[in-house]
Amino acid sequence: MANKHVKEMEALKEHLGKHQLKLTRQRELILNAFLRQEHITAEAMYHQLAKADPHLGLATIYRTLNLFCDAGLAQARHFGSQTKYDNVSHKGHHDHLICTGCEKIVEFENEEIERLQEEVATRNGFIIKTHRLELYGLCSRCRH
Amino acid sequence: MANKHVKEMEALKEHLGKHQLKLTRQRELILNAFLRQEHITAEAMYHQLAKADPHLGLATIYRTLNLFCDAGLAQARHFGSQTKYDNVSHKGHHDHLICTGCEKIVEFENEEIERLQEEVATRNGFIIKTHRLELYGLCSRCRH
DNA sequence: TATAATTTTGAGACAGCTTATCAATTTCAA
DNA sequence: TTGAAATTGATAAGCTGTCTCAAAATTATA
Repeated sequence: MANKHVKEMEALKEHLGKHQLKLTRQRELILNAFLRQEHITAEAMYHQLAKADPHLGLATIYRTLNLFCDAGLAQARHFGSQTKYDNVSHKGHHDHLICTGCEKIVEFENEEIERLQEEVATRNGFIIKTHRLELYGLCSRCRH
Repeated sequence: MANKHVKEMEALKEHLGKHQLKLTRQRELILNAFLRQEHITAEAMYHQLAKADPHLGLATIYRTLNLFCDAGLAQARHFGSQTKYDNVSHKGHHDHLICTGCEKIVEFENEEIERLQEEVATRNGFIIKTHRLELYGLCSRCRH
């Protein structure tokens, strides 16, 4: 259980080493908690970790999640007014299907859509760096 | 000039009528200003309208733009921490190409992408209500 | 291992954007 | 014209996220 996220831990250590940053108890704690989720907000993580460490500050959570983004382990996504951090350490790019009924989020990837996006960009003289595609609707359960 | 947005005005009036809302001088003023733009923030509109009516409050702008969204005349889009309101009264759905260099926004629509989105949704048991697709990159000018 | 330089943390202040509050004003149906 | 109901303007408050800074933790060095 404690050794489950070795690879990501190594990736984090590598990033820390390259940037004169330090490995702290909090960063380890937050990394392990983060890797157990798919999409989570800083606030949610704050409450979740309150049991493990009641003095862990919200600012530290934000700082650390942003650090994970820099290290390529996480990716921030803005859903409405909230920012959710995705675990992208072990998977490639993906887009989202979001149920407006139960808030469920389904990930997907579609090569063909990606290709068409490139085509549109090229036609307009753009070079894409990133993109975001979110489909909002009702999942099969919420439809009834 | 004053009569240019008759159709949208009618649409607004219809919405107001259906919901026991009233047509005010401010709503007319804001509608006319709004229809002259493609994408605008409440703050920008506030400054823009300060000349026409120095006492027009920012809260009224927000309230009114949200009203336009309810009426189907506008659509709110979150770009980073800002919310931009799009004029969607006279055009169909469209997506965005956004230059991260100069903030330029280019609209586009692509039937094929839309179709593939439906396909993905169906495969996952979803029924799409709305979606958002934003491509971030550099435009031809900013690339040099 | 002890030391010192450097980074990190926690707590709360602060900032940016948006909504809520509420008395005064305006609209509109009768 | 009148009066109930909605709207406005000003500002307080809320929310999310970042900044500040003294105290604590980490890491390189001796």
